[in-house]
Amino acid sequence: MRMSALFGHTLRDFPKEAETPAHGLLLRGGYIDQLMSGVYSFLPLGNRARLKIERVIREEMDNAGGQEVYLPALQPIELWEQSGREAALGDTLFHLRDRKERGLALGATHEEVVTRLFQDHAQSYRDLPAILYQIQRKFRDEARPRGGLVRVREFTMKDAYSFDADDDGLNRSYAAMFEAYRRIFARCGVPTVAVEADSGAIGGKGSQEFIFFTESGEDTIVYCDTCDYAANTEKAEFVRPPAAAADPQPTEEVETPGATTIEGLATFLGIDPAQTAKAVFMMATPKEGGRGTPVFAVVRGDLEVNEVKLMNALGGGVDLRPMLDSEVAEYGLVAGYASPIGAPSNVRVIADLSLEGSPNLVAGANKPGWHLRNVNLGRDWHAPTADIASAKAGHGCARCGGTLRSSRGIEMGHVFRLQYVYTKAFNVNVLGADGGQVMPTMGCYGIGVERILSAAVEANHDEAGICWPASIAPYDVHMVGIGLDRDEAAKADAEALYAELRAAGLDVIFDDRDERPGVKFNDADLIGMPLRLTVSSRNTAAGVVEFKVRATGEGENLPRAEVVQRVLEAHRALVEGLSVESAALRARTH
RNA sequence: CGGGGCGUAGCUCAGCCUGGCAGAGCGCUGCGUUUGGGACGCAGAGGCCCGCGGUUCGAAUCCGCGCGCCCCGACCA
Repeated sequence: MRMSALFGHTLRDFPKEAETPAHGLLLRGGYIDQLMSGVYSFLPLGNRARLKIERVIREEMDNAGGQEVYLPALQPIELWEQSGREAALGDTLFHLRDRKERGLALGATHEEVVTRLFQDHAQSYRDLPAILYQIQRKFRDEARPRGGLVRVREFTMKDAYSFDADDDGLNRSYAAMFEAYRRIFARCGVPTVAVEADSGAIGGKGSQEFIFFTESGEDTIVYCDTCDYAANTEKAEFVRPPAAAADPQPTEEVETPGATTIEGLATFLGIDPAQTAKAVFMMATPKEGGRGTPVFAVVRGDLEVNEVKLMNALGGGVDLRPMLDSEVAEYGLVAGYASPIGAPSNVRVIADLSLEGSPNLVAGANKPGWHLRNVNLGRDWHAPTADIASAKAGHGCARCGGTLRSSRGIEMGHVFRLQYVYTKAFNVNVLGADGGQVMPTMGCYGIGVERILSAAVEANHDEAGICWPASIAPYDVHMVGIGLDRDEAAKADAEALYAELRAAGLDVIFDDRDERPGVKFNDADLIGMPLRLTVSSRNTAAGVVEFKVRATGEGENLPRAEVVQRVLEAHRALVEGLSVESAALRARTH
């Protein structure tokens, strides 16, 4: 590609909507353009990077036994109603109507469609196992797009769906996808760590997320400093700090004027927050709509309620929201002084595991200005217990007793064991070897393509610009021509080299513009191709071409006759350096 | 959906408080000089000042109502 003809230009200033360094570099480099909130166009450079990422994904999916399909974005709403996800996704699903007023949805994901496809075309156990995958646009009406390309409303996703006859088969497919994912992220230069995750609205159980650690991440991950346990806080198990053992003491009222928060209460009474019980009121409303159920969640004062865990403890299928003041009054609760003792019978009380071994806590007395001392679960009040509190840095690891640490991160990919969620919803069966019916068990495996793009830039840039990982760079080589308009020999040299490099199979961008050297070098650094070659009068006269590696700054003058071979070798070395092993090393030292 | 910020040239922004010709830098076009890390001169092009309504002789500027974008939270496979 000649840069004089390339559509799109670099900007000198960072556009003000740039939310992260990576987002800013992509905007400045002429890679992407925002059309509206959460919707981006890709210019030629950005599109090439996207396609390179897709190529890596295709290669790894095909190697792992996947077969690519192409599925509709326009989908009948009935399909979503049948799986129950029309309600589960709610406003996140884009709804529309055709001219005959038929209800349609824009595909937010494709489990329903692919399950139907499988049903129509799989006939017997001989069609198992099957792994179908697609790399396509998906649409989600996100409540708040953010983070540049991180949370958007229209995006490219690779989704794979596996169908197996039994658990062993599913485990094999899952393991194959897991390994493919490690290879994909490594080859794309994005260090990720696999962590245990909540399955959310997609259903199923047993899922892992591939997380790219970054301060601007949306998720909080805890990981053990001793063993390899790592999990999203939506899911993370942990050992609660132990409470001091003590015999239950008689309950007594204590006046606590103005102490409406745990912090205020602990200060007022001169005790540790862990010696209190914290009450959080929520309303659990069915996804389908309708009247909600009041929920009274109790955790020890040193912990926080985790809404995802709470939702799962309630059996799922509900939306949780904080209770309105009017509802608090309606159910006879006293904000700041609420008590699980004598909670109204129409309020669902649920206690965190931390309450079980923590005697003599201070809890609300259910009247303004008063608390109760020495409240004990099981003696003074009763409620089912569950893990409904968030793990935090400093807590104990549930696996090995080590200490948990935490970091922010972005989900790059997610692998799920769906099992029978969709085959059951659509009553999918194939003929078994014994003549009976077999219901396939499913897995699904997603990767956000633009998230990889964004994370690859975040993980690979410096002050001057992007340093693309070689396997996903829009071009392999950036050729800079200096003063070619004033030197016929240098110009001929550059043109010849441009042709030779392309003939050798390299993707080359050739800066043939009539610009000053500084402009060209700065643009080359900004848009970030992995290798740079400079052809100029003085180099041509000396029979050399300047060679430089973008990421390291290392370089040398190569004899003209060796240039193509040396560049090929250097490029191969960069691509091979993007291995699973090197990625693991980088992730560990994040 | 709650709280906050912003909206003027392709980009970054000034002008608004205190109403009176639509501005700067960068970028862009042409000509000339220059040429190894974002040169210089000359001449130009480029605007629904987010929209609608109101106040006023007169509105980018004041008032009202919308819309859009961004941030924090709620939400989020």
